[in-house]
Amino acid sequence: MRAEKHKYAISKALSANDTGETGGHQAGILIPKKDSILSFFPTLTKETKNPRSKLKFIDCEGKEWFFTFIYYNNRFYEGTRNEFRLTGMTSFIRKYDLKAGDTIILTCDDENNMFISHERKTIVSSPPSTILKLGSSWKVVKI
DNA sequence: AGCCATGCACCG
DNA sequence: CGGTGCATGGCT
Repeated sequence: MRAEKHKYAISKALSANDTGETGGHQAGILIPKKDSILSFFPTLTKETKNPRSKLKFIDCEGKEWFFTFIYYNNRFYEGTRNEFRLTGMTSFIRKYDLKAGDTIILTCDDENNMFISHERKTIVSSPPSTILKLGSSWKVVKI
């Protein structure tokens, strides 16, 4: 007895590398080690090396997208990697022509269904003396 | 901690 | 062969 259904969503401002604009062919976004953010995704432990989990997201059009939630944890094995990533978004990003700065919103409902939506970057006043520093661009939205 | 970059493997 | 995805390393 526990686990009330808590729906919530998280949003992430896409980075240049996330969209592949920087030349990287990863097409995956990085998930910070925020407990609030990680709780949205299935728990991947360092029990195994580079555990992955295929997740299904549904967009506004009702189309299904399968992304791969991977935990690169070779730091505990032979490498130095220790980060979560959500890859396999090439088709999605390409279809909606998402660019760096755009925001994607990941929503989770009671049935454990996950939805994904995007939001075009809003041209806020760009401070000339301030470079748009990304990082920790994730946002938790409680519903 | 996060983002960028790259080599290799696999598939169409 | 080209595109896509995986995996890893490096830089900021």
